[in-house]
Amino acid sequence: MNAVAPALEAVTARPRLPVHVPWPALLGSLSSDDAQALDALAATRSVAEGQTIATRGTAARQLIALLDGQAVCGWAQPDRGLSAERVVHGPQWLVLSAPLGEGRHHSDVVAQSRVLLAELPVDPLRALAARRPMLSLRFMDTLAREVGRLDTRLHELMHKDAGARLAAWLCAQLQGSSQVVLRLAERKRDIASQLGMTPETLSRMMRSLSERGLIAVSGYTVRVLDPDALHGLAGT
Amino acid sequence: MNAVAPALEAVTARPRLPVHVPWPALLGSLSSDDAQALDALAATRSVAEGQTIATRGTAARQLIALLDGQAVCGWAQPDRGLSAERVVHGPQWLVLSAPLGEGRHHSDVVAQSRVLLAELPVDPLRALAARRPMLSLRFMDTLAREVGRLDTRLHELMHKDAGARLAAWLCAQLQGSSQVVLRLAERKRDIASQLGMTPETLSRMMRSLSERGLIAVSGYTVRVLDPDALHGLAGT
DNA sequence: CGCGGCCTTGAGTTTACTCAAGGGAGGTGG
DNA sequence: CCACCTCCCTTGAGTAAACTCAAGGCCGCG
Repeated sequence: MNAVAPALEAVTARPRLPVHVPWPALLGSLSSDDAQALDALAATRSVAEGQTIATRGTAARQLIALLDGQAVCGWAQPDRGLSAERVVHGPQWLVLSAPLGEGRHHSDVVAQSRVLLAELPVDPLRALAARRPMLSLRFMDTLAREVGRLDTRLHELMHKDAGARLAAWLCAQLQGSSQVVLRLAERKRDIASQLGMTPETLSRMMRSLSERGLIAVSGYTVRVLDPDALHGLAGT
Repeated sequence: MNAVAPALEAVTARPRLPVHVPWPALLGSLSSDDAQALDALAATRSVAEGQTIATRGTAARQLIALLDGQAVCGWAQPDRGLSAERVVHGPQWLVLSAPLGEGRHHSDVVAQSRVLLAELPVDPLRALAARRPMLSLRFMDTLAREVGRLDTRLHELMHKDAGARLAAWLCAQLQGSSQVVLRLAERKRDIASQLGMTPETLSRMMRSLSERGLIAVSGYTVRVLDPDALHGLAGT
């Protein structure tokens, strides 16, 4: 078991930590029966900062949920580091579709802090899902939402310029916290990378927005001064 | 029923045409029981060229499969027409994740030829899937593959330049037909749009590739002369 | 205090876009 | 049968957006 990342075994050892997995946060509301069945299948493990969790193109045999910590999915290039396509904060799925689909990881995944993972081997999970219809439905819904998010990002990348993408991203962040003050939880270079621009361009766009009075930036704190104008700039 | 597009009813009338729906092409291998259950749920209808099939942001209550013809998903802008994000040839899913996820259409969808659709209302489908585990699994797999495709496109759009994207697209087309001669099935402007570039840029890239001897272009026919070099240009 | 990341800023360059004009294929009507 | 129209693709010239490269400043840490 855990054949995916044998090299990590030595480093991170300790399988099946006695940890509570917050399935509702990952899959939506679940019967306690279903949750227990998942618990029985899941193995948790901890991974140190900087360690590789998955490698693009290698076999993906387990679904992986990030329970705690921060990890980044993206593209590792020799001596350019890893450019972030998605930054994940627990609890959230880290690897959901690859084992269910083509069976190969789409991205390189690296821990950005010490993280706690829960892993579900896909074959037993399939067998379980075949017996528990509501569980399959929850996975269907979760996957469908993921498609929606990707569609949106693809759309923005194709049709919006850097300023609009940043504005849209800020608006999206705003929804979550329902406040006007944002604390950026990621390095700016990772934000830039997710938005498909360079750190330099992000920096200039931030400055442009603050010069126009839409936001006020101070380090990793962003205060949104004019949410409506920001929404307008984002192009709905 | 068919409340999604009441305006079309008058035009396209005839619900439940007696048509065979090729479920295996849409969902993978299926028991005949499952296929029959889906048949019982599905309604087919025909839509004329140029008609709107779905509108971004409106309620999505049915899964829609394109059985025959060609349709385009994208973004309709007033007097810029519709810019293609995805061109679909039957048989293939046209609207799969939106009803299962947020319940709103992600894109505008327009028929590019006379098309034949099969529609599955999502609520009865959910009920059916709850009773038929293998069916849910097929939907899970189909959605997971869709996520994989979107991930790939997102990755290419973020990290590859126009030339590499075109090369990658040509390589992908090549897999399907396993030949060296491609017949483009879509307008070049739609290909360009899907690749996130303008028609002018696509034209120049095509010329650049043929000047370098990688392909030979004649109208809508492309002969691939150097598949390896093309693969290299595509960046794996 | 010095060091290493990270962000910022500026200058110069590249890529891809916009705008405008021209040519080919297909369809329609005289 | 030809003239004409329309739609689409192509090509060129100029422009604008974003990237690269290089330098400088800030912050936290040893």
